[in-house]
Amino acid sequence: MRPPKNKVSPPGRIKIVRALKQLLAQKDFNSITTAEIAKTAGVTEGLIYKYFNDKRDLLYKVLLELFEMFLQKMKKDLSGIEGALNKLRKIIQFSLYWYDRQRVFTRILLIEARNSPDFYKSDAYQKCVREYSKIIIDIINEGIENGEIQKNIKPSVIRQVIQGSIEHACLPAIIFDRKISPKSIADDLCSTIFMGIKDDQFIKSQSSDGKEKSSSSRRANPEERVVVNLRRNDKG
Amino acid sequence: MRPPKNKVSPPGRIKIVRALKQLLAQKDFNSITTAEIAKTAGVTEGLIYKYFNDKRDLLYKVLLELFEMFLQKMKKDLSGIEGALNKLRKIIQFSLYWYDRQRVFTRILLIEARNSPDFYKSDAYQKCVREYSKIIIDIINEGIENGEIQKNIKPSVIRQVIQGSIEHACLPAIIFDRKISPKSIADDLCSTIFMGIKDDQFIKSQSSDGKEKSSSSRRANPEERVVVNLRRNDKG
DNA sequence: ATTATTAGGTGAGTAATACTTACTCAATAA
DNA sequence: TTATTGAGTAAGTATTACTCACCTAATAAT
Repeated sequence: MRPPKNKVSPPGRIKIVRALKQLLAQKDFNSITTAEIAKTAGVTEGLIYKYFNDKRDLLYKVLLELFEMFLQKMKKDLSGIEGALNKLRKIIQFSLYWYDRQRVFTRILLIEARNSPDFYKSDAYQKCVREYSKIIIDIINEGIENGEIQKNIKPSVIRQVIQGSIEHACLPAIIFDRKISPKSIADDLCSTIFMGIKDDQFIKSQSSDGKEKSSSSRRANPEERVVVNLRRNDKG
Repeated sequence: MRPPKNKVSPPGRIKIVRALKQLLAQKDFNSITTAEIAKTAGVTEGLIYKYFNDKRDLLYKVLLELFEMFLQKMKKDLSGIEGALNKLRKIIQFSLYWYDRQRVFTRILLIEARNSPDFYKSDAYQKCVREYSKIIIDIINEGIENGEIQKNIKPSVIRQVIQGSIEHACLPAIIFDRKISPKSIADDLCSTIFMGIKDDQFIKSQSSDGKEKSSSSRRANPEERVVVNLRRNDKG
């Protein structure tokens, strides 16, 4: 028998991955043919199917590599930042920056992968997306524990709002190859998500219809609550 | 010559649209073949290309019909609601409810359409998505004018956060055919988006690093600001 | 030394499928 | 009566993701 050799992944495989990466910089995944990938890689079409289950599996392997770079860089950027909100801001900033710069990565993620059930079985999702989410959740929990972030909101919901906003903000720019302004978008998103959209100065003139249930549970400190309610008439 | 007849769209066309709708209830768009659509409709494959530019064009026509129903129902639901925040809450609730109930509509929108450049040229986008966005923006502007919503946040950003959160919250459920709980998700999203995640009780112990610029611009009323700053040490 | 095994790679096929093209048929306006 | 046109058909065709049988060389076991 033969031992698994020196375990460096075979040159053909590497060439295939590199070829798809290169082609993705030029054109859309669906308009890249397996024949084209093989030709660019300098191998035969059949070899693709020795190393990958199908064309999309190959795509997710490319995404995995790119996502690992993303996470590595993000963690580096995050180290040394103090405070949960500052960390979240940094994550939002960095994600937008990276989405703007690494178009291949972002296109795969936003356009090809996230809509496809099998992506969620891939390593790119199981390892990277989950880690990304976990990092955010951990920061939120840290923020809740140290009092920076409200206790009465589920961390998963906050994470959803953050990720959803980032992706929604980037999608058109990614599709139409437009520039993204990471800093200004990050500031906009942060001020919205951190502070909320409601103007606390607002004095309601109409009688309440009971829809605004969540607002009453917000202020925990009775002392401030009195002060604030006097000013805000916040349906206490 | 012949006048454009009684302008009722031809039976073949209607049958094709209905066939695709029906098939989409059973399976994913990409695994539906044009042959299958034709067979289900009881016409020949060629006829599809008499009425539609291609398979996706047909898909967007189906989406258009479904989106028109969505908007019609939403506007009805919205009438009689007072206050911008209440209206936004209603839109979030209704969208989640509809996304949950109308899976075909939602799958087309979230999985097929929004990632594809040509969708943005379609009537479904140009008429319906734009109207949906405009309704939200108008409500936000109304809220800003009457003081319910903060002046210093761009309406388009708020809209982005709302739409992004909704879509991000639904995507996995849509892909894996899981139930959505419109009411509870709506409440969660609203309290997050309306009030923000920051706990105003928080008293900073570390020295500021200048990242929290947006927070300083929030409170317009100098009187409250003094009071609040005393409590929050909010880097004013 | 010989043989068996296997990883790495080839190349010719194949079924599926989106889309095309040339055509028919009937209704009707001129 | 005829030309025109809308509605629909039938038979392709090119493309393309994927398969399968095969080759080759290195090496482990005998």
